[in-house]
Amino acid sequence: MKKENISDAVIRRLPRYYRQLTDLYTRGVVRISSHSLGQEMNITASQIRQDFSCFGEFGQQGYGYNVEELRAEIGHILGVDKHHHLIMIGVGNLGHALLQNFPFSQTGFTVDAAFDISPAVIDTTINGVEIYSMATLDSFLASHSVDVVVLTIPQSIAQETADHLISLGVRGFWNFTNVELSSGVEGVKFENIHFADSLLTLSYRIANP
Amino acid sequence: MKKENISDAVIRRLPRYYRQLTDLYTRGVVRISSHSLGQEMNITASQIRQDFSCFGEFGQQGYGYNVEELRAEIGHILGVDKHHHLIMIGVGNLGHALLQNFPFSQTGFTVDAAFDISPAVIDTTINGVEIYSMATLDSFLASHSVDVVVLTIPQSIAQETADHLISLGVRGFWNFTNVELSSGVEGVKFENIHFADSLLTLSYRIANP
DNA sequence: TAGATTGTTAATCGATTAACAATC
DNA sequence: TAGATTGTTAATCGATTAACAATC
Repeated sequence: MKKENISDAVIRRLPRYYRQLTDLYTRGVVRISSHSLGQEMNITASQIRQDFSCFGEFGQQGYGYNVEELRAEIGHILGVDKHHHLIMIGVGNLGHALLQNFPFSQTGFTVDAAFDISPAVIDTTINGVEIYSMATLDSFLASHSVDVVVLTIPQSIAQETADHLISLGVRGFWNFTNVELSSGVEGVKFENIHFADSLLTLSYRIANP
Repeated sequence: MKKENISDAVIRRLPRYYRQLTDLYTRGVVRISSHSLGQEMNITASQIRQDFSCFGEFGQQGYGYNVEELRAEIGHILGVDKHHHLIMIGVGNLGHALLQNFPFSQTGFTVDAAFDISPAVIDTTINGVEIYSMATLDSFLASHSVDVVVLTIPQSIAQETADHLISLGVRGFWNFTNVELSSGVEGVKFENIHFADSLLTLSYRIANP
């Protein structure tokens, strides 16, 4: 058990472990060894044990890991039991799609509100989430604790919107704008979904097989 | 100039270079050194030169890189000038959002068609893209060369759909189903957009600052 | 007990950074 | 020419894999 300096590569594997363990759990699998887990995930058993050992000792010699327990531990590490609060800014097609389909609650997030400038969507509800005018954003943030803001807004206003939100205390951003956001403020985290980068990677791979 | 064994890390940086260079180009910047490019992107100058040198010699000693030229070179490496052909399977909220907003053509892709099972969308058009019945998929693929299929369908049918498409010759998948797809067939490439993994990573980061 | 499998330490591998001769 | 900056080789750093004693 170390706990210091968890590398980015390890962190990025945690959700995959969580996903695989959830799958095993729903399939009724009770225990699994690092070896078989590795086979299913195309990862070495060594790496799995190394990864887990960053956070604690979750297994038992000669037995392996209890699937339900290990899933709970990794969920806990990821913070799915923290009930983080989230709001969305920009309810266009993509924002709408996420509100409609994305399993926020399974991921440990409560969607408290969404905001947009379009009168067509203000005061409507999508999947139980109320959409408010952007004009009410500041007062909303003054009275609610928000852990993560989903940015599904145009590129052109992404950085300024983020800056404003940061000044109001927001520290987590799920950024869909295909723009690299930055902030000098300590503790601000950006997680980017860069669709274009992803597709270009695929373009490269099919062009260079 | 080597060209063999380009690492995944390098490939994943290429779209970022392309994006940054496009930005510089539209801002009218004519030349740039690895040093200043590195400053803008938070990458060392060494790494930039190392990365580029995998593909050729694009710079000039004492001068740096011509922005327009370098952008074209990297675009070429990524295949944006290949005019890849793409179809979408599953036109729900997310598929709709992508058809409406994603700049496929800027990324070098032509969207030839979309397919769905819902009578409500079949025979309609989104952003110039015709939506057909899934029943016509096989004959479409028999007469059209398709490089990439966008999978915006339910998780439950993701793997079987992929398997079927692979048997019909498709080799590139842009997968939005948050499921790990696999294939024993040589040369099949999957590029995944795992929304949930991304948000869980952010969850971890804000829970462990 | 014997077999299995962990957690951890050591060895290897690969990626990033530094240094520098070449040269525009 | 002198200064700047490349492409590349060497050094460093970090991540992955292998090995193994501990132990269930």
